[in-house]
Amino acid sequence: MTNAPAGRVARPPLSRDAIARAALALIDRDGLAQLSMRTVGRALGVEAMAVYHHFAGKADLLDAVADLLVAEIELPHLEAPDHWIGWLRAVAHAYRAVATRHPQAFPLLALRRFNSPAAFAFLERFGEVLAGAGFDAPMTARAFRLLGFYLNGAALADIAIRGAPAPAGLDDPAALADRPHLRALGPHLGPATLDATFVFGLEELLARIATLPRASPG
Amino acid sequence: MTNAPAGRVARPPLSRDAIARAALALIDRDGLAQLSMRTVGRALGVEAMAVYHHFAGKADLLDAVADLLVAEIELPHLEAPDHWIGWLRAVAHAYRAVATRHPQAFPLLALRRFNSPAAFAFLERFGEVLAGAGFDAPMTARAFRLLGFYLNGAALADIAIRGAPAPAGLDDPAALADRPHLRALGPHLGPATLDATFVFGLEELLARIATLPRASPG
DNA sequence: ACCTGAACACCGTTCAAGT
DNA sequence: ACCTGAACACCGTTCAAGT
Repeated sequence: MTNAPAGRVARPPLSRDAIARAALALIDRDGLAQLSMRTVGRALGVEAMAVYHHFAGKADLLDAVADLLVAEIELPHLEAPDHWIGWLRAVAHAYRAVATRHPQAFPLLALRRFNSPAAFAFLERFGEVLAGAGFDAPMTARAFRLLGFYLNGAALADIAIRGAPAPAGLDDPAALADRPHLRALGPHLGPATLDATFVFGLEELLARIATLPRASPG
Repeated sequence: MTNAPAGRVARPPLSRDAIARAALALIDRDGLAQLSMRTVGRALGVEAMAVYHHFAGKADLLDAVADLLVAEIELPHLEAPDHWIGWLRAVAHAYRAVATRHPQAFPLLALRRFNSPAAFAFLERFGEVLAGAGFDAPMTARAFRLLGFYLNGAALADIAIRGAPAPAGLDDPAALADRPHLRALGPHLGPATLDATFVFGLEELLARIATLPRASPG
């Protein structure tokens, strides 16, 4: 009834993908700081050192986890070649959704250079869509970066603000005495305004990208 | 000739500030991952555990290091009340300069909520300058966040791209076969274009902030 | 009040050994 | 080929003790 030898609990065989997925699940549940080679092994029912047969070390494992996050960005369907702004809008929301689903793991993505296998696939599609809109390579790279700056900054602020308890010092009268502007600003720097501000900034950015020259000068 | 007891090497007395500065220097030199309570103690000539008399733990120490970075943001002089866009521009470049000076420590700042003592002082001045430009509190908070999203995203990309060696996969023919757009994009995603893209995006953002309504609707 | 030193329960990683 | 188990050089933190 089982393909495992008698006396052993059946478990799926180890693989880079299975290990990386287990690590991501642990980070989602317990946080990045709690992840260790030993906890990963424990979750998979093997000794910690078995992981080293599939990854060069912890850094290599975390690279793979970051690549899983990139692969999770849902690439929208391009309705029509001139619908590329709508495509960018959907990509932006899909990217933010990854951060919302994995707030504890997202910094792995935001702090790494975007050059993993899944990132290459993403960039190829991004380049294809913007080429269809008439952009040359330098301007496509610029649009990609401006969007990336915004999305990473917004997602990290989202995570920091939702993750931190009520702004400690803002309840402290001593911090607010002689600080009238801080006192007025405080109520508007909480989590309640994050969604609206994200959409506002994104639409401004998309509108600006839409009017970008398609070819770089020179 | 020394105020230390004979047989002991003179050293400045420990303080929260001295410890945090030593920790920042170690991070700048060896990286965040190498920082430990023991290496901090060693750098200061004390046992590691002496640090616990001034900080509740490592997290508390890293909060203090992040606050040092906030305090390093050079607040420009406001030449005239209507010069506030120039003031924002100078603040943005000062913020980026902190990331450039402390690439290894900067993630501590970007991943934390902006609510340390130095951050409160910064926000008070920010609120004052934008109030002088006619912004109400909700719009000031929105401008602050949009600028923050952009600056953090840009700085982290800067650090990731300058810190990572040549995009590994982009030299690999296998990754580029059947990926014409990636092949075209690659040369424009290196460090050479970072400065120009940062300034371009910042000027676009400042131009948009300049035309923002001063009061939030409702 | 401020610092030391031993101890505890962990880490990442190396290595020799098992199957 | 894949995994185990002991070992090494570290961690953050607690605690009792020194001065």
